[in-house]
Amino acid sequence: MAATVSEHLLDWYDAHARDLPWRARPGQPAPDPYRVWLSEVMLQQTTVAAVKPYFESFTQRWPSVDALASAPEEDVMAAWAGLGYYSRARNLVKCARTVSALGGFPDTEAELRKLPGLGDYTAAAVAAIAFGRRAVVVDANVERVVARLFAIGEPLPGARKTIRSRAEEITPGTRAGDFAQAMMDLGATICTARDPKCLRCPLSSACEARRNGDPARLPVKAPKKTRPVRQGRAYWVERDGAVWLVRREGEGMLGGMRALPDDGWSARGDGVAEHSGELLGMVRHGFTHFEIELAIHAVDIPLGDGEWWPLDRLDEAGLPTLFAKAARLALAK
DNA sequence: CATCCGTGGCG
DNA sequence: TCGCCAAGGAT
Repeated sequence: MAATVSEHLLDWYDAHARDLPWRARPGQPAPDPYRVWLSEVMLQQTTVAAVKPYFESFTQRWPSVDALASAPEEDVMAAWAGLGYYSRARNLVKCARTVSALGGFPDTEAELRKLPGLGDYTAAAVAAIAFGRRAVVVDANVERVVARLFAIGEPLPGARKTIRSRAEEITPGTRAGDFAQAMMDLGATICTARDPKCLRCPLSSACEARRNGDPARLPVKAPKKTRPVRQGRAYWVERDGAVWLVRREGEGMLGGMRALPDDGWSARGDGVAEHSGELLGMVRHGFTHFEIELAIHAVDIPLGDGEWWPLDRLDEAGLPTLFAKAARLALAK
C-alpha cells in the first residue's frame, strides 16, 4: 500500500507540478546543484512568492557557485536584505567558498549535511533533487501531509520521530526528488494548513484524517507564547545628502547587515550611548519572538564605526526591513 | 529539547 | 486587526 501513495502522488505531480524557476524544465537534464541549493536555502521558512525575485537577481548576478564564492560578503548580505533570517546569507557565503574550494558540491546526503547552512532538511532535499539520491525529505509540508495521511494526533514537535518514520515508509526508491517536491506542492496548494482542498487531493482516498472527518485539525502544535514589545532608539544622521550607516556585527539579530546606529535595544551590547535629538517618529516592527517600537531621532554627529551613504543610492545599502522603514520615515519628514 | 533568528501574506 | 504560518538551522 505504501507504494500506492507515492505512485498516486507522482502521477499527480507529472500533471500538476508548479513551474518554478529553480526546477528543471521537462526535457532538460537534471537541475543545476547550485540552483537547487540556492533555492532551498532561500526557501527555508520563506514563501515561494518572496523567494522568486531574489532567486532571479542572485542567479543573474552570480550564475555559479564559483561566482558567488568570489563575491564580497557584504555584497551578498546587501542582496539578501529583505528576505530575513540573515544567518542564511552568512552561511551561504561560507558554503559557497567551501564548495568552490572542493571543486563542486558533494553528491551524498551525509557530505552535504556537513556544509554550513544545510541541516537535515536541506541536505536531503539537495541530495534527492539535484543528485537523484533516495533521501527522506521532511519539511513543514511533509509533516502536515503525513500527519493527516496517517492521522497522527501527537502534537509537534514530539511527533517528529513518528512522522519521519512514516515519511520514510512512503518515500519511493526512485524519483525521491520528484516525490519530495510533489509532497511540497501538495502541501502548498492542496493540503494547506487552514483549508485543505480534499476534493482535489490525489491522496484523499488513502487519508485517515479525512476519513476521521477533520483533517484541518492536524498536525497538532504546541501553543505559541505571546511576543513581548521592546522599546529602542535609532539615530538618523544626515549631512550633505548622505546618511550615516553602520554595519551590525556578529551572528545575532540582523548580524552583518547595514543599519542605522541604535541604542542597543537588541541586547547585543554594541549599541551607542543614548543621544537625544528631534524625534522624527516611531517605527513598529515584528520579529519572530518580540516586537520593537523604535523611536527615530535626528542627531548631528556620526555615531559609532560607520560610513556616509549617499541618499540617492540608499536602496542599494541593503537595509533590513526595520531600518528601511525608519529611513522611509526620516526621508518623508 | 528550547530558544533565537525576519518577513509578508492570508483568513 | 492580528495571530498564524512558510521548502529550517545553529546553538
